[in-house]
Amino acid sequence: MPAQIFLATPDSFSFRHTVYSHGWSDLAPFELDSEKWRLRYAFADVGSAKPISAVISEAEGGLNIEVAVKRFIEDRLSEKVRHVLRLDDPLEDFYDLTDREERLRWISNLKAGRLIRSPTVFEDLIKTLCTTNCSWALTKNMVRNLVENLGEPATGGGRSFPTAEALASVDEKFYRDEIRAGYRSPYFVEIAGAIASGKIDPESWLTTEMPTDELKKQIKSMKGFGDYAADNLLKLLGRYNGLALDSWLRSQFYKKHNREKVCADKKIEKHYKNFGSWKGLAIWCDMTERWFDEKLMD
DNA sequence: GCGTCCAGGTCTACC
DNA sequence: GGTAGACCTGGACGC
Repeated sequence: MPAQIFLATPDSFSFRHTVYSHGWSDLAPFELDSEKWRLRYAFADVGSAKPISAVISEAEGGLNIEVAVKRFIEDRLSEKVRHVLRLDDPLEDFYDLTDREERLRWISNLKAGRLIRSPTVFEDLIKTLCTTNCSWALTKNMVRNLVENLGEPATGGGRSFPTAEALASVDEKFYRDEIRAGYRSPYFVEIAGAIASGKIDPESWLTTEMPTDELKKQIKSMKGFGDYAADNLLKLLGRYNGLALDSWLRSQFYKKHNREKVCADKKIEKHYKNFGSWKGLAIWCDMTERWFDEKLMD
């Protein structure tokens, strides 16, 4: 029989702005019903033998999490939802900075700035690799193929994101033929093997005291991770020093702040320098302002 | 229907 | 340290 878990949220939290903060809610195992504002995800490792599919929706003062069963899993599941929706992220310092510029006051007014992430750093790492040098449609295909081919069926429907062990159990040919990962295939094999064997422990990056520059260097030591991919992953770890410039972000900057003319990355960097260690979040919010207008119109 | 371009880049070789 | 060329895929576009 379906059960419901209530999760209180801070006043500064917006479910819709978090879900639409970037493209992750569009990638499996996330499934977003943007009409009813219900976000489905198949959670693994919540204390049950099989992954559990949960549906998250808005409620008065918090969130409702619908699951097939809640016995034994309630605490673990709530903890994972808190992580995914960044409920414990302190954004006061960021809002202090953005409120100083009138054109950016919408960010704190609308409670934007929480970037949705996956339950594990490992999943964010693999998904980030799937965003490199391809269209968003191809990213979605690759992630869906990973989930459908290597994920576990979940109670309540859907499949979970595969484990590192599952990703390490297949070869380069599988990545090319089934995942359609192309030249990235050997990178998947190498990274999955390193994580499954314990050589790399991405989850430790959430709590490490390591300086960001050093952590970035470690992330970039993985094949397939350059500046963009490393900065993107760092944002999901709560470190916003890097801009994570990709072709989309650059083109948006040229349109909004440079009269549609191409310019050097240094100029973009200079534009956001006043935001210091928050500049990666500042540029992302600035460039997605109209995105929210379009997607969140009721 | 076919060819070309290029997207939420990175790697390697070379200078 | 900076740059050119190669690298997979698949949707969009022009013809």
